[in-house]
Amino acid sequence: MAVSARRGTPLNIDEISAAALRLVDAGGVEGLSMRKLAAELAVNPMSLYHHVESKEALLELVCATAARRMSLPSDDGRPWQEQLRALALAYHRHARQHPALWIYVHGHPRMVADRRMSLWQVLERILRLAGVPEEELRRTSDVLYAFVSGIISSQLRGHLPDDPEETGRSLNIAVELIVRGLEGGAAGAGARG
Amino acid sequence: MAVSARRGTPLNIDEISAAALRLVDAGGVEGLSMRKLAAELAVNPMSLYHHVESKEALLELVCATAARRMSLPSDDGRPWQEQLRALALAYHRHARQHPALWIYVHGHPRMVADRRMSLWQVLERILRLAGVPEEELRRTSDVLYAFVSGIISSQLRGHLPDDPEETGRSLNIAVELIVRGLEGGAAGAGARG
DNA sequence: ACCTGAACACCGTTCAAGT
DNA sequence: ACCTGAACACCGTTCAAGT
Repeated sequence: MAVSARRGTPLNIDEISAAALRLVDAGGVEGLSMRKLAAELAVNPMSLYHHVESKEALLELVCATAARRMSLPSDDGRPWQEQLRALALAYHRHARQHPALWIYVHGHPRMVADRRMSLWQVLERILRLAGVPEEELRRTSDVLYAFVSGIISSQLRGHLPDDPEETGRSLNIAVELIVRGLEGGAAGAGARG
Repeated sequence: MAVSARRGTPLNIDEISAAALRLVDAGGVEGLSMRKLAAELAVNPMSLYHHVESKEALLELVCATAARRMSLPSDDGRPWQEQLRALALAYHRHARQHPALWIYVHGHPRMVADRRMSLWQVLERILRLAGVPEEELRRTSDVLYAFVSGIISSQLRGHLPDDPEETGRSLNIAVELIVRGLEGGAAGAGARG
């Protein structure tokens, strides 16, 4: 038998990734070690390396897993302003579910903030709805993401207060500024400077 | 003699902090270890613990050192909009000088982003100039900081492009939105939502 | 194919001992 | 007062060996 003495079933990557996410959520990224994870899975530490190339690769996997679980609002026909607010709130909810991982991602360049993530697709759809021209889509969504993630990051760090009421207020201020900027043609502002 | 066999002079905390900052700038926070730092200073690793309580305390010290070196624009009588842009650019320059440390700070709650830092004092002065009422000063500066740090963070991660021209554009978009928001009474927007 | 144990090169930190 | 060496409890990862 090739199966572990301590377990009935062989390891698989989903199980590994789910357990790792649990550890990160509970104890932060520095609370995740290959050895603790192996213990959690009742397996020899070295067995993990048969499914994952390194700890860094594992963390990429964990990020992808968490991203896939994020629930995003679909096009419900409401005006783009409201849809933009709904998206910001959904993203904020996701960040609060996995604060340690979220912060980790934002400190590590190549983590799965890639363009194919559904988050970006939803965002671009809403911006098209808002009338942002195709050639400005990229920069506008980047700036907008930077704004919202800045707010979220401040809140996760406890820099901005974290009670739901104040949170809503801050996100609203942010979205309101962005909305106003878009309505007034924010893209043009950059060219001025 | 109480002095190291390998060095003529005793260790002091400024020397430690400066060397640690050098290491972090060169190799990221994970490139700093007590042992490497000791080697850099030609000293036994354990000697460091006579000047610094732990690695975490050392990093706080390093952050404070870097913050003290940041050069901030003083009140030159220009309109608040221009002063705000100048402050954002100065902060961005600082972040680019110490990217690894900057990202580290923004992933660690209690790092010296405290209210007494001169950055915050300059920011509040400019916002007063902009006519932000005293009771809104705190939240407005928090949101504003969140915006600018979001932009900077995106750029450091290579998510937004990093050439000076594009950088200036993005920061300008951000500041422009904020300026417009302030002029239009952004604080009120929060209450609406 | 999948798992394992021993081993290597690193960590941060404690402690008792040196001058 | 300041420095040191040995030791402890952890890391991630390699490698040769087991079924």
